[in-house]
Amino acid sequence: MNIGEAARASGVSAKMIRYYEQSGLIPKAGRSAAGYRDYSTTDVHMLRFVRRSRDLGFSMAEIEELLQLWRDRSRQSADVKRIALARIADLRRRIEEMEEMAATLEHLASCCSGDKRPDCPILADLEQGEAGKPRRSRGAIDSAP
Amino acid sequence: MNIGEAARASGVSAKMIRYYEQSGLIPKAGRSAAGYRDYSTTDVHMLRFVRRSRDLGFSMAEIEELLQLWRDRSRQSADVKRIALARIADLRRRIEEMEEMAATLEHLASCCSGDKRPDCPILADLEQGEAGKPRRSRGAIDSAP
DNA sequence: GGTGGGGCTTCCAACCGTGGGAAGGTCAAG
DNA sequence: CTTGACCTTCCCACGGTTGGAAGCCCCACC
Repeated sequence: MNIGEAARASGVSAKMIRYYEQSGLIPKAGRSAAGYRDYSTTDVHMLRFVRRSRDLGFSMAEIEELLQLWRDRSRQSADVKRIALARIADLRRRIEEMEEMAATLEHLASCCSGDKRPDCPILADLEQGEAGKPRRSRGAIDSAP
Repeated sequence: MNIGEAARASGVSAKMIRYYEQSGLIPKAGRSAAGYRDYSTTDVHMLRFVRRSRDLGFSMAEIEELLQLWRDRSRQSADVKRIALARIADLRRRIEEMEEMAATLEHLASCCSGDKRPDCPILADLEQGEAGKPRRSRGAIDSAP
């Protein structure tokens, strides 16, 4: 099977397949007489495994670990579970931080009454710490285009 | 406050502060007589917000938009609110996606016995198909690059 | 006055993951 | 045989962050 066929069958782009192979995530594929990579259905399986793992947010290092467990007959599901649980903990942590961020933004939004009054209490609060230092001549925001 | 103090106070490295300034994400800091960047507590607040946003996976463009809330006081409250609400909605959507991911992983982990038995449901799901066939011998076919 | 540490600048590099594109060879159908 | 689709390798770009090096300037301290 060509790399293109394997790509279509697995959902991993040919570019990514070559990248995964080159970076050692997946084993080097066999070659045809003309030098074309040749893939078996088992290879497609493995590629699907990789894609699904990536969709679930596993890092390359974690996927490498998972792939080894997948290929290893004497794999222990405890190892797999450990990786999955670590991944879950990471997700939970990030979700919590994003909740905090959203709360901050909501507080900010609630400050802005929505009319044209520009006096936002948060801005006032931020400014009051060091209100009297006019040193900043940042008038022109100078945004580079 | 010079850049080192601002870095320590905000949790953003001095290098990142310069990078943010150079890329236009944050306004150019005022300079002392000797050319040192000078930061106020308001600037430190802004840097902290950038750091949090960055940790939460916001893109630079999004953070730039978020920073408008702080930076541009002459903005109409309606505009501010619109941007904030859009970002909040986006944040909530991401949180939901991540929660789905975590739920999937948790389900798989809960089905995983975590012992030595080789039939791990996590791997089965990642595989999304059947497997078990031995790979074709893929030795060092493609040798030195 | 000297000195150390930190600031200033610019450049160059790397990391992950993905994609685009060029230059050249190969396969399969017409 | 020609043609178009495919393959190969190689380089480059992104976003975001960090590291380092080089060379100069400045501030605080003794």
